[in-house]
Amino acid sequence: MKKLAEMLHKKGFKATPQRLEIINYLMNTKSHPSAEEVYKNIKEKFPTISFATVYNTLETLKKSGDIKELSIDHERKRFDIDLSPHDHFFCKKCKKVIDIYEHKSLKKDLPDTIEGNIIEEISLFYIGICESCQKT
Amino acid sequence: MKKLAEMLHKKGFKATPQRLEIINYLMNTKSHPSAEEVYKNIKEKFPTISFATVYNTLETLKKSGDIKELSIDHERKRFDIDLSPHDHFFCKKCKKVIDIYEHKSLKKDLPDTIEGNIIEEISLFYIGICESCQKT
DNA sequence: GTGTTTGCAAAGAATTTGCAACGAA
DNA sequence: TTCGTTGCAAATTCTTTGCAAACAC
Repeated sequence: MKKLAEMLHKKGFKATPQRLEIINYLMNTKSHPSAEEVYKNIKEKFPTISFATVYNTLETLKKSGDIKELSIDHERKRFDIDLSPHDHFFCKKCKKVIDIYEHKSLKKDLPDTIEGNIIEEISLFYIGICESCQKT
Repeated sequence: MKKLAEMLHKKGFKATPQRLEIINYLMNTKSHPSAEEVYKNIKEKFPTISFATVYNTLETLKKSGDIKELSIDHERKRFDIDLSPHDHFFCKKCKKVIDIYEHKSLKKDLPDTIEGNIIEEISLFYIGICESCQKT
């Protein structure tokens, strides 16, 4: 936990307990939570936390490049603190987001540009029905 | 335009002038417009059209599978009536969405499932700075 | 004529903002 | 002490809904 504080300091951010808790939560979940999910979880330890703080923190982390915003769930923004190269599977039914580390060809021989447009990143989502939803 | 009406009738929808105009607009733009963009454009011919009608129509077309909702623009939903297999480039700066028909390996040897999850579709976005934004 | 669709206005959901009080450094 | 951050409440933005009137068929 001390490392986290240092990391924040380096970037010029204050290591408030709320922030540390949000980051800690993000690092320990695979759910790719929405702001509301983060809020609900942090509220257990910090009953007075507000949405503003959650949104502020998520926005701050997004700008500093420490989390990524996923654009797959049409209803709400979802976040991922796992920056290692990976893709996602999105279940239409339960809205679950599953990490896919199996890297197919695509990202390996990625060109720098496509039709003159500079590629900075790639977003790849597999969409369908997840394993557990198939059973129900 | 007659074909459009027939197509709608086949699906059990009424071919209202508003609908025809919305579909016509979608078929003649490459901008992958948001609901608001559609609304503004249709309003020129139908000054009394409401957002409700635009959203209703887009929702109807989405459910019937005649348009696709793009999940790349974090701010708002965007729509594409081009159902041919293609990908998109999203410009971070001007928010433009550009069609990419150049098919890389990925979608060709697509498995039916990945880690037990049934894949129904794939969403692939190239994200970066478009050609015209590079110049400014 | 019948049932769908429109258009208005109001409601709802997600996110953002203003600002005073607080607290990390 | 200082300036970034919090928390509240209000505001904003995008989207949806209820319902009466209008209209496609």
